[in-house]
Amino acid sequence: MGVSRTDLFTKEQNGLAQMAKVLAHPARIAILQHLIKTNACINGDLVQELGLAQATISQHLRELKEIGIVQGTIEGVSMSYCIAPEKWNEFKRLFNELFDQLETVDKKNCC
Amino acid sequence: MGVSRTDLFTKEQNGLAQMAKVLAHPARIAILQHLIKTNACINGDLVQELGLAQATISQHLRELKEIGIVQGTIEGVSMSYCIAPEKWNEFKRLFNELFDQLETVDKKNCC
DNA sequence: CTTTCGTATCGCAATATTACGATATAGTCT
DNA sequence: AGACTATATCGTAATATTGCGATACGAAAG
Repeated sequence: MGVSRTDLFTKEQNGLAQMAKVLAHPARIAILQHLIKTNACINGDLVQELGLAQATISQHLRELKEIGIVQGTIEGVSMSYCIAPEKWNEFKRLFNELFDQLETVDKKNCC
Repeated sequence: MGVSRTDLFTKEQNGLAQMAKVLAHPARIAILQHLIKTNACINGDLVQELGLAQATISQHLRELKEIGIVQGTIEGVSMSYCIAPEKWNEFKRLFNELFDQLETVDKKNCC
């Protein structure tokens, strides 16, 4: 017990939940926003910017990279991380799809 | 050690992360979608619909209610849960705000 | 070749989440 | 009142997440 019953749900539901999970930490939100603002930056910057340890930042970056919303390339000495635009748009599209489900029904006879 | 350092981040970042966390489980996605589809339904329905135990569903509903995206009223014998439209729109707005941050910058000189 | 710098990974401790049986609570029916 | 039904809460086991020091790794500099 304690393990998520992913088998009970649709691929779409599991996928959305997985995406949401990546966004479900303020450090990762902050990392994404910083990447957007400065467009491509190195890990070192982030350690300065956020107050977390280098190991922790690296771990968050790995999670962001694993789901594909962030990509990293070797930039000379250090790493250069940035938003992966296609994946970003996919996130955007899927969340909009979820949030628009209510609009289309648009019932006011709520409790 | 193990506890999220919410103190390091802005109110907005923590808020978004909190919202994402609620969406970060397929059961809760499924519950929201079911609530939208049938507009107001009882807990019992959900136990049939999803394959989870009654206690588990109730727990997920509580989390959804706690953040305010779902509201429940006593409907005769049972409970009637439904989407809280204002909060739903707030979610929608804040996620869009996040996802639109890239668009406005719109740089292609990515790594 | 050794040192240095930037980043990734390991290992662990603290905490959080998930699931569910058991039980409590509250309303309805007979 | 007693039985029944629907939902909430408690307690607990299994697992996942978070944070970080220590350490490994790899590229450039001396």
